[in-house]
Amino acid sequence: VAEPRWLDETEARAWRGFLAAYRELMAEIGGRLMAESGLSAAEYEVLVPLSEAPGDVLRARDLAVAVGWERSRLSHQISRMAKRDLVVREDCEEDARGAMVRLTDAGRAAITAAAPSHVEAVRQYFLDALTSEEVETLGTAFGRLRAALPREKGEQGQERG
Amino acid sequence: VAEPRWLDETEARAWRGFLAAYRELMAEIGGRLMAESGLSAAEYEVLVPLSEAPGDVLRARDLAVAVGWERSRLSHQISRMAKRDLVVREDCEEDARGAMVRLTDAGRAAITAAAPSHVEAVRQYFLDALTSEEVETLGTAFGRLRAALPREKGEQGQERG
DNA sequence: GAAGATTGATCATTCAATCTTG
DNA sequence: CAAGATTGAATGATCAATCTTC
Repeated sequence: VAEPRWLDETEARAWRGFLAAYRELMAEIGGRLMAESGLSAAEYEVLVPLSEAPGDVLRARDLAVAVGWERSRLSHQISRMAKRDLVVREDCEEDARGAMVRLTDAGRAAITAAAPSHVEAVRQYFLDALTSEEVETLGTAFGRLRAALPREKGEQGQERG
Repeated sequence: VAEPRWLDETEARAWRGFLAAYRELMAEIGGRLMAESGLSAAEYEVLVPLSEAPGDVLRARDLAVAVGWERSRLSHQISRMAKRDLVVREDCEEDARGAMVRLTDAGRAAITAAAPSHVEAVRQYFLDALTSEEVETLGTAFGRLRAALPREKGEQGQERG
């Protein structure tokens, strides 16, 4: 192979800064979430799409897509959250293979209690540190970047090298 | 408490895009790294600062800072990597409490073999998806954001609420 | 046979001690 | 007693079956 093109200073700053910013933000915001609401970041992530879903119910398959996880991880997570009474599993009417995940009253209460201070933390550590131009740019850039990523399933159009 | 200021569409797009971009990028780039080099993302992260250190050695404490991990996590990781012969532990001359972590020849070979295609993947999925203005902006914005985060240790200047 | 989902084993990370030295 | 580091237990995530239904 030919000598690779290493990252220059600006490129390295963007890439390493992105990785470090994620790590440090999650530590700060996730720690705050746990301290103030008793919810882990994973629990919060699951509760959000459920609380936004019509009827407070989603199919496990769709919930997995919403949070961007694999089926297996979601299943384990749901089991733990069901034990904590945040969600319940139900049968799926339309498709007997499927499983529905429903927000409980306790789950609704938990996300309702957690959301304000969590949003506040996202403002304080993420949005308030950025200019409005930067917020705009991040949305645009990450949207384009994600659209360019190869789809993980059922795609044959990916060339190597 | 007063009604919180929820995120508007642009703000939510930036925040959720940031989270999703990290998740999807790590899945793609990390999976590629493992497939092509047999190294996990964590192993790669540890090997980089070691390979850049003078003499291929770092104190565990400094290595922990370099990768942004807690001591405990690094210690477990080093144990696993020592078992794979990528690094070795050594005594610290200056301070008998300390431990040194040294890159082995096999570790040097592993990072040397892995780096080119990894950098290529970072280019393909991250840098090439962004304009040069966006790369510049990301570096600046994340740098400022990280500087504004509360330091985790030995700081008393943090107010609550 | 493929999609949806779950389970158990393995591996990784976190958390609370513990130990040694400064 | 604080700093540096390690350990073991508990929690969380990944991977390879497995099971059921389409």
